[in-house]
Amino acid sequence: MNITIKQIRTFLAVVKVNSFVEASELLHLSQPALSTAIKKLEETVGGKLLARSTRTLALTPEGEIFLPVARRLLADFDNAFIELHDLFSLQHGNLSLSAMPSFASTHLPQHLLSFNKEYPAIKVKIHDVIAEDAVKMVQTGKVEFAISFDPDTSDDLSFETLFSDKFVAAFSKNHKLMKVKKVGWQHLIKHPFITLKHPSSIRLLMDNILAEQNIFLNVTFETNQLATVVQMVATELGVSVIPSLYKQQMQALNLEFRELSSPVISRRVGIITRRRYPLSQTAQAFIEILRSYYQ
Amino acid sequence: MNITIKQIRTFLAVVKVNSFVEASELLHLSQPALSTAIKKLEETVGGKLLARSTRTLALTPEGEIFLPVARRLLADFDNAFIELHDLFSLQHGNLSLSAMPSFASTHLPQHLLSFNKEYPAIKVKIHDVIAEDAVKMVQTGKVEFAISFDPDTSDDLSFETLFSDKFVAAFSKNHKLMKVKKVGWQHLIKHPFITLKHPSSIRLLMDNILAEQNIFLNVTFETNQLATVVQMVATELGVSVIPSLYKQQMQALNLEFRELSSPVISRRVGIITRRRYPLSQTAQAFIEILRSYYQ
DNA sequence: CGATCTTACGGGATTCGTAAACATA
DNA sequence: TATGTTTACGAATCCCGTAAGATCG
Repeated sequence: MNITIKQIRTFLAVVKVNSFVEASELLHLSQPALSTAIKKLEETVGGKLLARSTRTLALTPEGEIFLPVARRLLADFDNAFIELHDLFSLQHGNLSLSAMPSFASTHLPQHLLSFNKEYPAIKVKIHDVIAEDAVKMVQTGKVEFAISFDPDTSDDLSFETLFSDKFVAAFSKNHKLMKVKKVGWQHLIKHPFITLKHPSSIRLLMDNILAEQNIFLNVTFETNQLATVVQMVATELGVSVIPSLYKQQMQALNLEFRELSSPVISRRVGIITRRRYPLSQTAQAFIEILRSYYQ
Repeated sequence: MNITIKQIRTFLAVVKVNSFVEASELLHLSQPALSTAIKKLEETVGGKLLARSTRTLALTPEGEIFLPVARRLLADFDNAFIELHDLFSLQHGNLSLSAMPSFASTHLPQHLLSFNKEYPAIKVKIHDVIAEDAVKMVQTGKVEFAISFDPDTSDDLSFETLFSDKFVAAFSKNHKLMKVKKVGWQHLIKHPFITLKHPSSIRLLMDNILAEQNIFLNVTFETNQLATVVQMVATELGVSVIPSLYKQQMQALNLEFRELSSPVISRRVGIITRRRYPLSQTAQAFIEILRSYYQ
């Protein structure tokens, strides 16, 4: 017992035009081939569906009963496969991703624009949450991938670097440091320092690197979001060290930013995905846009 | 683009056991054959449904979306064909037939018993209506066939004789005619005659034959149903001529019935079907029971 | 007799199984 | 290295098309 979609299609075509000859033309099939196809179908279902003589063609009562069922089956079938095909060809679908705020509020919008231009029918959900949560959403399968700092080697996650982000010193254009030509850590420790609270990964990274070098900051203000830090620096509460991702935002707020060295603090920004879980074509298409942008 | 049911079955089997090797055993297929089948399916739908390496096997997001759809499609498909198969093998179904009252209330019940014994799952609707309506129901497709008197050659109907029914004289066991050894028409015309109203086909047939022989009955009571005639004869309102189909009923009412000759009135009882309209397997099975009974 | 479906049969495509190669944990 | 999937290739099967045959109106 093996019935094919083609057989159903054949049956429906014959019923539609009420003729084997015409149906065979419709299906681009020789008439005898169609004849045997119908015969085979009837054999597998156990009885005649079409009563035919040389001059008459009619549905049997059983064929009459089967007809609407066959129509529905075929329609369902075609629908399902057209939808699946559309899904693969990115003609519709959904994409969920998470991104740390520093990326979501800076680089991400332009990538979304590129993606939407190329695949206008795909709906995108962006979860702009703190880096730790962005990673968690990948681990729990809430999103297909995240864009964030390297979460360090994890058993169930993999990371692909997009670019490396250097941290730069930031202060108001009214600040005394404006007079300093080459701003270093030794200058920054002398001023009230604004930074993120523990257990932010950025704060942790910074603390660790500076501790190795015996540099101790005068941390006066602590907050949750880098965007807040930037605003606080603009309000001249103190100085800070900010990922250069915020360059544009800092320029808009009329902040001064300077490259730092010895030690250079930088962190790789990239795509975090779940190991052993394949990405959807949609996610791959998005990631491809990111890759080609950052080379 | 040609997807087969087999491919869907293959896909679902792989998902079910989460292994190509096990799935191939389940499907009685070599593992490479299964591999290529999945590959072909993926090619036609335009992307991967299963992400597989030598040690891991997982659904792609698209496969995950397709999985419930595939399950439903296959279930619908199998259901439809099992039902159709059952219909052909007479394991369920409906049958509608019409029968003239003289047959419906006499012979039919025992045939229904035989049919129900052999095909207990089939529901039967019996339309016991006057012969003219029984025939009309075939013409309009309300029933597949009728059991009635020969409606004479009709363009759109065909008739198959089951048996010939002779009309017999009927009267009460208290009637004077009991003394007559061989009852003939010449005796009947002397008594009040009970018969059917026009335009009953039986009445018409009788009138025509008797007119040819210049026999004129003393029609005193006219009614619609033969069953009523029989009862009226039993109440000693008069005599009548009744199809011998009613023999048993007449015996139960303690009526006397005698064969008549010159002229003999008889009419063929048989199966009336619609020309150019095939019968269902169910109807054919029923008719076969009738045929074998009446040879 | 003519239009239409069925049967017969040879050729071609598809699918299958075996064996070997390949890949990953 | 061992397990499991893919590739390669010859064989069987299935399906198609042409041609001839059968049948009904």
